Amino acid sequence: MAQDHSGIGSRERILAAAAAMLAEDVTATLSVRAVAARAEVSTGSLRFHFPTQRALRDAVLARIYGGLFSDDPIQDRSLPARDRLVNCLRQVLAPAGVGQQAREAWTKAYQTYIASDPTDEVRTAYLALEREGRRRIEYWLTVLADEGALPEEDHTSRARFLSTVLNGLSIERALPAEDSILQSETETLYTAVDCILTANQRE
Amino acid sequence: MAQDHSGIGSRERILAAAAAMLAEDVTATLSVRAVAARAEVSTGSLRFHFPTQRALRDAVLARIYGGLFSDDPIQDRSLPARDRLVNCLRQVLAPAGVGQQAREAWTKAYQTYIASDPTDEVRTAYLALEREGRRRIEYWLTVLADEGALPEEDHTSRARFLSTVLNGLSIERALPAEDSILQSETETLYTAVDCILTANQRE
DNA sequence: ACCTGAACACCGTTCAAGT
DNA sequence: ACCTGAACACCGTTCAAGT
Repeated sequence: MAQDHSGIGSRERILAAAAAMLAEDVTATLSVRAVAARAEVSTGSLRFHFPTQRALRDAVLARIYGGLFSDDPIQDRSLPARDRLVNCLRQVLAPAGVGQQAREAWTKAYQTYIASDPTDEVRTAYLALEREGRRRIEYWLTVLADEGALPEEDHTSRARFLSTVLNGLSIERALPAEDSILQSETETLYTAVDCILTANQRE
Repeated sequence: MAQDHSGIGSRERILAAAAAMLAEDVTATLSVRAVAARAEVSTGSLRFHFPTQRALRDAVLARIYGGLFSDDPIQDRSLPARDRLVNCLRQVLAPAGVGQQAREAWTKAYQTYIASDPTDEVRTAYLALEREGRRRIEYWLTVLADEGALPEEDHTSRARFLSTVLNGLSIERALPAEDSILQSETETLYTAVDCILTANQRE
């Protein structure tokens, strides 16, 4: 007997439950039974809407990364510095998409910049784009530095480091991957960000 | 009743069994029961010698990669841990080449894994390759952990982080760049490695 | 000290059966 | 079409009991 969920579809309940669990704990495992219980549906129902755990994870990923942060997360003083910076980096990563979308994005990048020796024009265009990206990261770092979360020093090398991490995550979205990208990506982002924010402890 | 294994210790049998399983299939999961069965010991015996699956994994990695690279930079005790790890990562990065060579390498990778939806065969082949790479990094981390350079804990997420950094640096070698890549690359590698090695200061 | 194997608490997936 | 929940085949870890 199907339960009455007052009009909200099971699919939606499941996604909401999974998103809530991730919101509470980014390292949450999102097991079939845990999500199903939280959503108050059966495991069978969950499987009906998401034929595999990977499908569920992907759907949740799409929901979280998709336009959730419409305004600049760096300004949200209610969160700790590391969470805000991670949210910003996620926002950069979002357009990369997942699965086929990510592959298509890299197809374009490949054809433009890698397939053939780039013309000077293309080259400088890319360098401008890349610098723009790093500038954005640097801006975030200065905001956090103003709050004392990291040293006031030069942020260029830190920004470049984060940019490289983003490039790595981005290409990994296009390459074949296990179904746990969501978790490992978050973990990696936090590792990178913590690296930056605790750099003042050293030297 | 303990079985007679004609003098070969259980510990050794277990390691041999696990190594054999990895030799046959690098994607092998090395589950408790599978390894124990192969070694013809009980799961309890396996747990006695290797208190956790991670302990087993680490021991197997040490055996496999231990004597494999005689000129392994990780063994060079005359250098500090961070320099050795950076050297190891550099060794991984070296075959990626620079300039046109890097572009050619990524052309191959692109065509194989990204251009079209990879077949299951291609997919698992890549995942095996990737896991192999991460395993190698994990091995280096266990060596350094034995020296107290970083916590004994789980190294999988650390290895994945470093793997992502390497992927980022690798793709950046193929993309247009300023002429100072090699210097900034070194900086990034040290940033990433210091991040790993100082993680024990926190928490 | 070393080893056994049952038991516990999980996991993802499948599927006959219901509405 | 949507949903249920039992069942299956796993997983890692714990532990009383044996030698």
